Amino acid sequence: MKGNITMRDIAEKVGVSSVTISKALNDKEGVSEELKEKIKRVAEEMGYRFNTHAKSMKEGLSYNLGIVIPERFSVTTQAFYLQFYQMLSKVLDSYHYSGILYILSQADEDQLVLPRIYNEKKVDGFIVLGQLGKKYVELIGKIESPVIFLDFYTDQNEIDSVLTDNFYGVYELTNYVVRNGHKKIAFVGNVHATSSIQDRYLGYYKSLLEHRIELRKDYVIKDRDELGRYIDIELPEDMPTAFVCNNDEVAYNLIHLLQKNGFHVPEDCSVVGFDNSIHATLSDPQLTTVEVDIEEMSRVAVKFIMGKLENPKKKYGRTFIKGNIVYRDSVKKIEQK
Amino acid sequence: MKGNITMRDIAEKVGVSSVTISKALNDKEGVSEELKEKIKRVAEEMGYRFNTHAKSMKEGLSYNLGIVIPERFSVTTQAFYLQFYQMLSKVLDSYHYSGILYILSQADEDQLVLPRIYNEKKVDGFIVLGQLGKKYVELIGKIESPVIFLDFYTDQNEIDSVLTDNFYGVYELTNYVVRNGHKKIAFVGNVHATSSIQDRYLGYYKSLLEHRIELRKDYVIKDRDELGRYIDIELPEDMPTAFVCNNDEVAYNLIHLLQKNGFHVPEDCSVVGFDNSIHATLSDPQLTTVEVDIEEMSRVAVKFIMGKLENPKKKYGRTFIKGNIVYRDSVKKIEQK
DNA sequence: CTGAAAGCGCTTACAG
DNA sequence: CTGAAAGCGCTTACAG
Repeated sequence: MKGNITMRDIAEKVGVSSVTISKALNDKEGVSEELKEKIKRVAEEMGYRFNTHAKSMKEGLSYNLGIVIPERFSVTTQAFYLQFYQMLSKVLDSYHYSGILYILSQADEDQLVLPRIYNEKKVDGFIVLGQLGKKYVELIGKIESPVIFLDFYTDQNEIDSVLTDNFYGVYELTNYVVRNGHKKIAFVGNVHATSSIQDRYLGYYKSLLEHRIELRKDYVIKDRDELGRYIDIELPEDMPTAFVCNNDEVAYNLIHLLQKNGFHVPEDCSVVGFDNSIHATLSDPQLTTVEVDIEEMSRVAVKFIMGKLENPKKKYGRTFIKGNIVYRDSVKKIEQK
Repeated sequence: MKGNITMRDIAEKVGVSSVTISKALNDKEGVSEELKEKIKRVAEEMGYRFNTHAKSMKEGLSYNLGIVIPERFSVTTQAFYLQFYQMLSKVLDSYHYSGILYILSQADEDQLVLPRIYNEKKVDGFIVLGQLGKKYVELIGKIESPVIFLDFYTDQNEIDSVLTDNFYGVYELTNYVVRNGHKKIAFVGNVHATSSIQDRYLGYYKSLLEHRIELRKDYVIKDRDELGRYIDIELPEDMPTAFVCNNDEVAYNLIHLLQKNGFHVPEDCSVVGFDNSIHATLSDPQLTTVEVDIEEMSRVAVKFIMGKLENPKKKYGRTFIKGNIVYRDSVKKIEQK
């Protein structure tokens, strides 16, 4: 095992040209099976390692993808996105690609600085996780490499997005709550914080409409300000029997708040969440919630990027991936009046 | 902005050779300031992006590092390691490096298959997070690239490791418990599960020794089997007044178990953990625990790898990074008898 | 089935 | 201060 074995070294040893080595190692036509076998064996023996950079230079492809996560997200959200990243890595591997994580600093986002890995051609495209500022979305929409937004979208432009089906997820979950006899159902979340939350709210609203339950202003309860910072939740005077929360973390906090105020969950109030994050199993009772299908979303996102790499004109638009409701213990069936 | 601008294109536009472009863009000597400025400006205007692969090929360096995490870790541990990965990415960026996550599958670990990114020379070295099987450690110890173990070590060989100071962390935390008047102090954790847990146990033991508190067999309580799978915790007959847990997750579970059995925390039993993970703040009461210094550990690990990249013979041995005790509400001061 | 030639886009001596 | 030449390790036509 010398320091640096190249195809030429193998060629000399086997007594053929390096072109033949290249063909053999890549299983291309034009080399006899016998010779192929031999070359592969010798390469193995010599401890040959393929040099991706030479190939990259030839083809103008890095076989890397950049996974961009804005720095500003809370630790909890980050953890969620990191799970995505992990799954993306796995999926990319099956395409012979690698994923490079790029945490976009707030400063770079504000000053519209593109990731270094873009300026150095280290990646062939980007998957962006988590809401970016408008200007930055505009900027990244104009670069030469394909970009997919994962788990968020904006209306400004035509970047393809892969999204959880927030709307139908909460719609179905709310239907479930209604089927359990609830009529006084509140939504917890700030409708103006993110588009995801807005869609979840609309899913809740659709369920109410369908069941001819009136939307009450005092039953749309803020959990954060428009910048996403959590604020204290205020319970309405006329207590609901069920709370549809925009995510599990909020549901978790709400349960604590309810318990502090002497309410039992789910006996007095039912609570449902979204995400099936760690909060869903840590809360007591455990939460009925919607599980985001991270695996499928990752698979689709990568498939889209690969499609755009082959044909840069390809457009996918917005693709919604359904989540699955996970039934646990936070909803109580109540008697119909 | 054409598809692909090279230094040669800039050279033509400016009317010099591509050598001068290279020197100017890399701020090397031998180009007048005036010309440098002009070249940089033109490069910017033309939308030039540097091609790392050409440089990589010349130098035999990829400017990427592989971050390896074995697949088998629990979701919780993964989240912890992913935080490490994120911090590593940030630190690497300051060295002009990128981090490529590589989840090592159980199959590849068993069959001693090296990461694809190694065989394709996509990375210059590895940082490994999380205990690997012995055979794999042997294998990875012999490869041509530098390797650092982060957050674990083995005795078998000389791979440099960066570790939390498990021993002193728990030692100091146990001292704190003792200072609060406790004498009946149990340790929760399987001493044979990992070397980290073993060291934490020894820190606990040292504190007992120093305070002349006898080590009781019934006060060393198993929380998992030797493969790391959690088992039900059995409380001793003669209840301790304090529990030193090998991590926060276990402490979290223990608190629930204690509360189910009618004990109040910290009134009846004090509980401390390790990691300052999400469980530490989600538990009620919140946990006094040891915060792992992810940032400093990441910085040191990257520094070591860079050192080894410059000089492959460099050895760092085991480096312990101190954590910080985070005081919260899970320890009660009890009266000295 | 096999190989000589050219090129991917840089950088590193070296010469002027 | 500036540039011609060679080379990093592959792959892609093309010729035989």
